[in-house]
Amino acid sequence: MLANSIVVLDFETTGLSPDQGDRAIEIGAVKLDKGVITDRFQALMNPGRRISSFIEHYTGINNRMLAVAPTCAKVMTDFSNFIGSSNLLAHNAAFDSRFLAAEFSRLGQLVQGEFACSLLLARRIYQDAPNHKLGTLIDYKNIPSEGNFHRALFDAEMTAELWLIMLNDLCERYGIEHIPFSLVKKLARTPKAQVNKLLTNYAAKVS
DNA sequence: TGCCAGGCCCTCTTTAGGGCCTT
Repeated sequence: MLANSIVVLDFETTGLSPDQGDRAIEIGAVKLDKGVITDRFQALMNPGRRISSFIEHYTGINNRMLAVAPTCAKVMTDFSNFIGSSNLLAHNAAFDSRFLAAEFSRLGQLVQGEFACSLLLARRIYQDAPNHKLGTLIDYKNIPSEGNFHRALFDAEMTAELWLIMLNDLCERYGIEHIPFSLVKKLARTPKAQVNKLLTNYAAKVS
């Protein structure tokens, strides 16, 4: 289990690339303390433009909902206070970290916490899974899921549940009680063929 | 007018290409 708090987050956005002008339209997040969800954050935000019909269908978020939502600046300021200096986690963190950095940049802020990625970890430890999409992994691990995928808070909650199960699986597999955040980050950058060796060595060191 | 993401990771690789993930 993790000793320190970690914020698991998920963005819904107008598209795939903040560098191409895409903006966040919803942020959802849960805070994990010692393996337990202790807080939640969810907010729609008005990106100042209409979103495409594709995004409306993909997320279930429509232009009428966003027209009455607070601005990105307001929501992201609140979210900055929520995450503080916590470490961060997302499924395909490369995506969410780009949007978080872009929205924070508009506020003149920098992201403080370090990102871990549940997708990179899942690719290493669940190599038999049909694929490594969030929804597939939730089914693969038989995690109860009543809600709408592609909504930010639900995806963040599911990512958190998946994360805890991955850590638990690793602890059981290697006979260890705790996997520090720094080790998980290192694991996600380790070639698949060396993952077993890294964890075996760690288990021997802490036993 | 034409183009349009980016990072990871595998392989028929490294002087590259393409699938997987995220919206």
